[in-house]
Amino acid sequence: MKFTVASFNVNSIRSRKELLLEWLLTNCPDVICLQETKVRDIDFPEDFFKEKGFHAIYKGQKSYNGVAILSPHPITPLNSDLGDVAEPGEARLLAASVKGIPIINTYIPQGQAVNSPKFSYKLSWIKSMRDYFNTNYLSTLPLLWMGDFNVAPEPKDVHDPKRLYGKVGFHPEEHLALQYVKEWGFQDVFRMHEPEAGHFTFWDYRIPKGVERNLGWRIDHIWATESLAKRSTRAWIDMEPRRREKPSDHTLILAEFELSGESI
Amino acid sequence: MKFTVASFNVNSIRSRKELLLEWLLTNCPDVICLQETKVRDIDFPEDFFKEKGFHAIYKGQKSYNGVAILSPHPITPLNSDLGDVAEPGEARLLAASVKGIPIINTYIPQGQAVNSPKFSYKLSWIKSMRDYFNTNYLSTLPLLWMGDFNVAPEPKDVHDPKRLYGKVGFHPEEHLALQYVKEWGFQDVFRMHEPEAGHFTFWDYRIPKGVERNLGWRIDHIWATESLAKRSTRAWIDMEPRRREKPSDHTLILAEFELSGESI
DNA sequence: GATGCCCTAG
DNA sequence: CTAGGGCATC
Repeated sequence: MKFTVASFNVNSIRSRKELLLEWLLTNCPDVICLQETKVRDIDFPEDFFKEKGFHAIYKGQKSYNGVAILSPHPITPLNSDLGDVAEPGEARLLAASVKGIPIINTYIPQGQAVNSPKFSYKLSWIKSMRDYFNTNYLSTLPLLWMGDFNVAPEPKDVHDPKRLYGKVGFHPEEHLALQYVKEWGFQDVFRMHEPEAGHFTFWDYRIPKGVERNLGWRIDHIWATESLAKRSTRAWIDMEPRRREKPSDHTLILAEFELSGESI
Repeated sequence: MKFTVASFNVNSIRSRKELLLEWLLTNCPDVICLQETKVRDIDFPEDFFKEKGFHAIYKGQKSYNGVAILSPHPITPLNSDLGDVAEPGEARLLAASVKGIPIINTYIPQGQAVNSPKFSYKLSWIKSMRDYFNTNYLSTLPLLWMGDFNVAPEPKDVHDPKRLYGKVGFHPEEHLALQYVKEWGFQDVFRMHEPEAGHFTFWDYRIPKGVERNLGWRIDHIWATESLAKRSTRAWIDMEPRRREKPSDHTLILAEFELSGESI
């Protein structure tokens, strides 16, 4: 059985729901994780997707953040509580199981500015993910961690590593924090299939013609535990959502897994 | 020499500048008076119009009000100070001379609600225009007073005079105040050429399909002193700016004058 | 009710 | 640059 997952920072589900639905109907992933839905649960356009056969779970708040998981298959909610580190009310983590595979969808804090309280918060938030995994899952079993990590892990994940080194999103402390969680048992599925530099998922709105000039960052990720990662057959970035009138500042990443054959 | 003037409440010059420029290039008026530019002078898109050959003078403030005059001809600023009645900082009056003709562009206060302080302010504001004209001009000479007056002078200037009588914009005290200024020496140029009811320049956003159902008000005006009014050849309302995606709640009025022949 | 500005956030 | 939300105006 082929299993395709996707992640997309929509930057408002209400602004991008038509684009997203079209993309879903064309590309037929088994799961899509969304970040920055920017909507209260009461206003999430659940019916809009339900009418076309998609299940949805979501955790939102007013104006900011917000995460959701959509699938044509049934979705089973899992524990989505990060613990004491996370500020109450912040909708940044949503976990669910689809076809028996646990999927953790996160919108990691952006961090604002190095030396700001929000940057420290980002580091703590990331590190506490390890506790969350330890408490709720086994690294020996299939597991997906995906979403907007707001961190470009390696030099080849930013367009100008020399200039950007030490900036928010490409800072050694962020790398350390993320590495610490990765060592719980994750592999970067995109990087398994694409060793080259210059593949990005995010472009700052404030940089003119950033996409055309490829001045981006790879900060959206699909990570998997070993047992699942070794069954990945493909991982790629889809630029289609960027070829629209008002694109999000992120684009979409995907990974494909072959789950047939001997059991894991 | 033909001389064509126009008035348009743009409801934000920044939102409507493309629409306006296209209209100007198509219709080639000698002067256009704008109201509700809603922009500080520092942010007025002067270059946008200058590039296409238009001179501009403007008086704006943050968020509200704001008046401007555009012309392909040179514009000479005139005294634009209404006096003590006007609240300081409010950008509602802009006077300038184009081809030797003084043009006074006003955005008269809307008045909010009858019996509100803003309604009293509106009445005082209107009446003080007579002092302004007395101080700065001669009623025997050519002069144009135009803009958004926020008053429909006659029953035929509203779609339902019976029901609307006494409401803001069609109130006897407003009629009295406006009449008092008119008697300084003005003629309603549009009415000289169009005696029929049902010609409007404003439709309330709150009335569904107001334009299609013609549920409007004629509150934008072009008035001229006798010597100029008698040279008017035409006056009309142009609905073209309403046939757009996001039209202003007002549309555009025009008047044409023939200034050749014996001197005034 | 529709629109536009300001503000915050990314 | 582009969201949402709050606010004021009409």
